[in-house]
Amino acid sequence: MMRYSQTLIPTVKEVPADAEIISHQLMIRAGLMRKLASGTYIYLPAGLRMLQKVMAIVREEMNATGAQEIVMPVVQPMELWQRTGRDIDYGETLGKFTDRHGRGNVLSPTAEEGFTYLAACELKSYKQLPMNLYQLNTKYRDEFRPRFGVLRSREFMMKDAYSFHANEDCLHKTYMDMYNAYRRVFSRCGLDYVIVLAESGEMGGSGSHQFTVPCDNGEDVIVYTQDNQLAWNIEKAPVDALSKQLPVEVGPVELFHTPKAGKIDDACAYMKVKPYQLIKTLIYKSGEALIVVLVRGDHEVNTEKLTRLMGGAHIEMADEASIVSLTGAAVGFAGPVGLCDKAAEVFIDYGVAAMAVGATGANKTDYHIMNVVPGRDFPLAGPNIRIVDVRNAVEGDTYEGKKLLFKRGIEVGQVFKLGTKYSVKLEANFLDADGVEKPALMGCYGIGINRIIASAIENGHDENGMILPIAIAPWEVIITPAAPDEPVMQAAEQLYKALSEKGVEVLLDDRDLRAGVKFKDADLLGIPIRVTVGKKTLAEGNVEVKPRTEKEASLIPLATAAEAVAAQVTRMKENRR
RNA sequence: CGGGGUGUAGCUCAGCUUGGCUAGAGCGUCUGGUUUGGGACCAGAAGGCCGAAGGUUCGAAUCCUUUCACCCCGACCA
Repeated sequence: MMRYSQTLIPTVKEVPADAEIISHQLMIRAGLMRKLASGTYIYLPAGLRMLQKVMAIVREEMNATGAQEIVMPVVQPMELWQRTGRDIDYGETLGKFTDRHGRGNVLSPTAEEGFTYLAACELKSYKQLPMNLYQLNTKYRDEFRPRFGVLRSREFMMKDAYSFHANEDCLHKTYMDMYNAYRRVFSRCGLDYVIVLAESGEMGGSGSHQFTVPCDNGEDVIVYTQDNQLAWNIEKAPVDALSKQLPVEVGPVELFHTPKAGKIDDACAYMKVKPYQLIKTLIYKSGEALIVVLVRGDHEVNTEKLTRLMGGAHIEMADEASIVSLTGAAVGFAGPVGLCDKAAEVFIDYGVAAMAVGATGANKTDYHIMNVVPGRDFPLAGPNIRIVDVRNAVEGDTYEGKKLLFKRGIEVGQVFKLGTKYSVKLEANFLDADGVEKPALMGCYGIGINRIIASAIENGHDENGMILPIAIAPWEVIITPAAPDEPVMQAAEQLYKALSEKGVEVLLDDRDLRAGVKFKDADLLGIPIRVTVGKKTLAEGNVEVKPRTEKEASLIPLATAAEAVAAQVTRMKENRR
């Protein structure tokens, strides 16, 4: 039971100046939260109720699969992260501090280490497997650039689960259990979502699906085939090899003076060619090894694909000194001619291999070369040379002959098969039935609780405010007495009591304000059902019921209102809208 | 971390170019009154170290230097 006058729901009329996207604006305007600092938010009563509702749904569905809830400390010893190497891999995004004893600590951005540590301590026999543990806990990431309100924040609430298995079949079964539990969670939260194949990235591992809510403000790009049969995160989306261009008669390689044209567009301007006629040469580094990647000038290297080609090794762009020493030229003038045997690995994108002729860097500062024929002027085969798919899909690409389409989305959950990456490093072993000690196979499964709320708002709002699915709305019903009138207030109170007793979550707007203000706030809050008690209608023994999604209210008798509204709430919950 | 922008009342913003009386508006808040079905009206009031520090000047919200915070674009991203 909640009374508006006793609840901190500080709604605001004006759009906050620092809120760019609609979900962020509405979360502030509806009084769900306030910003404490960049990327950190204080959840107020209404916002907290929404979080709690989502968490309750997640808990139910997780428990239903047999997963067990625990809580992991947010502050974890740095030493644990050093053992898996993720203190390095995570880079600056990993929040750290040193305590008074000089011990390094990590603010957990995810919790593979902690859960695997626990497994290493407690896991002994295959008889304990599978084991699936999860937590609902605050995560911290020192994001370079928090933005979009709660969509990319420093601190957020995540459900993370980690499963342990004796064999691949067992892992796959739990993986599918999680996959299906996630479908139920997102459906129950009233989200429209798509499931895409994803890259397991820095997490390491072999398989992954991402649950994404399509939305123009999303940070993820989804690629799907024209027939809607296949979908990927762009990090994963494969492309067909481009067909080989017909050979053309060209003269020998020609040196071209291109002063200061270290950028694609500048070089093109000098040589009067288009970016797609250019061969872009990028130098990456994996440990000490230098890797050369060739893509067409209008294409982008996909670092996830590159990582996979390197067998999951950590890669980064080479530093300036390495590039200069490899190519003998300033950054921006690298080219494949004469470079291929100097690099540890050369990855040539299909798009480049298909070119008949192109222009590229001359490995000489301020010079490019034209009339470069792949296969003639630089090798397309060799012990360190591979022709591969290493770029991002773009408009116009196909996969298996089907056109690829693109849209943006918000990632709300992801499931991964991790393999033994963490269990090996942290020695989470068990004795198998044959008496042999083996590292546990692992899976991990995350859900962004705050993002569920933001994406529900992105996809459910109008000019008056949020339109929330009943499953996650802060209250199911709001009662709005529309006149400061004793009988009106009494009727509202009576209805409030009756509905609450039926287990309906009701907010009674008992504030001494004009009706218009209350209506605006009820709309802003997106409460699915508004019951208005008015002077005139009450005189006839009626109250008004108006779903947030409808324009018009309907009149029902006060005497049976509690039952009717409770029934409507039940119906809406069943319909998930 | 590179590029750009903004910091003035609780919120949204004007004033700054070209330094000069007591620093403004709308919304919100408080008091009194009139109102009461879609963010009412009238009267009154409170509320500011003009982000911070230094400098120039007779005089700084305004010009200069430094610094901090926040926002946007990029890079990065379970």
